[in-house]
Amino acid sequence: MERFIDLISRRVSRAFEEAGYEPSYGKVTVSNRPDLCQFQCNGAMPAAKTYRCAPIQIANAVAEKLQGDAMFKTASAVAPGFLNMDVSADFLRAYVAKMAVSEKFGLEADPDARTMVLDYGGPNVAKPLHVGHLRSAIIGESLKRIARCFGNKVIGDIHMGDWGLQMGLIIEEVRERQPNLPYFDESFTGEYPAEAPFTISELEEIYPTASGKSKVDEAFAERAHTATYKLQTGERGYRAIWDHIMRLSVEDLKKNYSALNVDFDVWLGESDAQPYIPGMIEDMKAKGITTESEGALVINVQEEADTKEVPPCILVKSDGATLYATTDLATIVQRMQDYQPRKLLYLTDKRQSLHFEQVFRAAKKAQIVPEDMELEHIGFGTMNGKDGKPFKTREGGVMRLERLIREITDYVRQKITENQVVDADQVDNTARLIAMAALKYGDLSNQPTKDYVFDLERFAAFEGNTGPYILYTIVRIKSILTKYGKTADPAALMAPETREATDLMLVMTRFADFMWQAYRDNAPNTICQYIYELAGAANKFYHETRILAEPDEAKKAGYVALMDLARQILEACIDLLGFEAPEKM
RNA sequence: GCGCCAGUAGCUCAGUUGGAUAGAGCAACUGCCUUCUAAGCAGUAGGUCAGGGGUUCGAGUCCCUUCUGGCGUGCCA
Repeated sequence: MERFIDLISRRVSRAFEEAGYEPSYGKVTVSNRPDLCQFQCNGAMPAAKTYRCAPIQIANAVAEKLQGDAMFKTASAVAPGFLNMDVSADFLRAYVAKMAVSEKFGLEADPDARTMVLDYGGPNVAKPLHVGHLRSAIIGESLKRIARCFGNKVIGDIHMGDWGLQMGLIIEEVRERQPNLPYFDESFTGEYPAEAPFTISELEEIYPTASGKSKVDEAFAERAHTATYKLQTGERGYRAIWDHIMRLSVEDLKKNYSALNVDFDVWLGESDAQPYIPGMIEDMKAKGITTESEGALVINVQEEADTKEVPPCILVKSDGATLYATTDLATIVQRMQDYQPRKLLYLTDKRQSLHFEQVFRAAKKAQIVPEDMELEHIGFGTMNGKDGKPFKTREGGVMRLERLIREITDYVRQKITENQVVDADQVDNTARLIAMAALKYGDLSNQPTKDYVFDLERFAAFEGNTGPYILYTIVRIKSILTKYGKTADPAALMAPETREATDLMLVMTRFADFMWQAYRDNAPNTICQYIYELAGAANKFYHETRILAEPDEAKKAGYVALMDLARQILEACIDLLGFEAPEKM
């Protein structure tokens, strides 16, 4: 359905035309002076330049053409040339009532919707998830849901780090601890055990130990490199260990991401791209775009227009090994082959932006993707502690994700236990839902590209611009609906009679504007901004209106319908952000 | 050195793409519960939008410049 602001703009543009001016000056925006009017058009001012006359003269002429139109309650020209408008209550009611019965509240799909691969998550296997993985998961999940909401076919790929030197390190460390395992016996030809020789928690300890050892023990590091090489060239026993690591890690990762309500469509990793590498490099060589430089095989991606020096994209290191650019390019080959996407979207730390710039250029140069392929890297900022430095535990270590979630959940559980509103058997589930809202809203309400300060007490605070505040608004409305006893009927919506009802409806009409902005700019924070406004308007209405005590049944039904629509929009929005509301809190 | 990003209230952040008086939340202070969840609502106070110059009817927003901070800058990911 056509957006509310566009309906008004179209009408005002026509008025410009009727008054003898270019209709393009008729663009209307939400007023930035709500004390004066609901909507404004500034077009008379630039028009005055073109037509060489006073802006107020144009504004007056246009306002004249709008008099008596059922769309407006008032439309007046104000010095120096603003056109101020309030819409009529009936027009507003009609629009909101239509939203209430339309799918997605009348939000239209992107006419250019397409298949895209969204690369997010990016955990390393055999390493616990930590706070650094949080943003990619949370933002990525939200972007995926937003893009789907606009009709895109989105394939979310976790793209695990499962192929680097880390695997060789683990294998060597396991060998040192249990040298007699059959995996290390080259003469062994039988079946390897089905059970892994380690648990996931042992694995999480093995890697850092091995990593630390490799820095002080050169011989060990050398053996790890060899093990990595052997794994990558198909050594049977090492491959079996790798399978164990993968099985345990993926199981553990699924549990953790599931707790975050983050869901990937495909669980591929760097290892899955390896088969594509030899052919890809041969093809690049055949195309003549590779060069030897300082012993490495590279693609020069410098362009004439560059104001900076862009280093070449390294495909094969001087020691013969491939590296992350190679894997990322091979992954593109795989994705093009398997999904034929028209867009590839990567969500990683912003410090990798140069890397992706190189990879994207190389991919186009090598014709792995067509020239018009959309390749986009969204680099997000760092999550910092209150001291403004990257978030650490109190002891100075890296904060594990599980622990972070547990701390927030415990904090929330304690508060709801004190409040005693929630039934005892619902406390755990409610605490989990509120904790998720606190965590995700706290993250998503910031612009993705910026660093932000993580402050548990602020995010989980039950007041202010927080996830719990949004949930509380929804819960209050649910409570009214339950007490009302009947289903809310959108047909009962009335023309607003009060300032609070009018404002609430006006916020509702802006739903599509914010959604489009969030979609276009990859900015879930826009949705946060919207629901904060919507929740505020709903709470004001709630506060000023005696809903269930209203003696006039028609009015009561109208109030309930309005509240219910607010609830529906809020719940649709938080679903796009990746969390949900409890029944009570 | 070069490049990218940022600098807005004591703190954490918005600012609808150049419009009227720069907005929220927290912290501080003041009101509002015998009435639908006070995790709420209303209000007070708090600003040289880092500094300077420019573009124009009009700049937090665009251009130039200085300062400060973060990050990146070929064989880690």
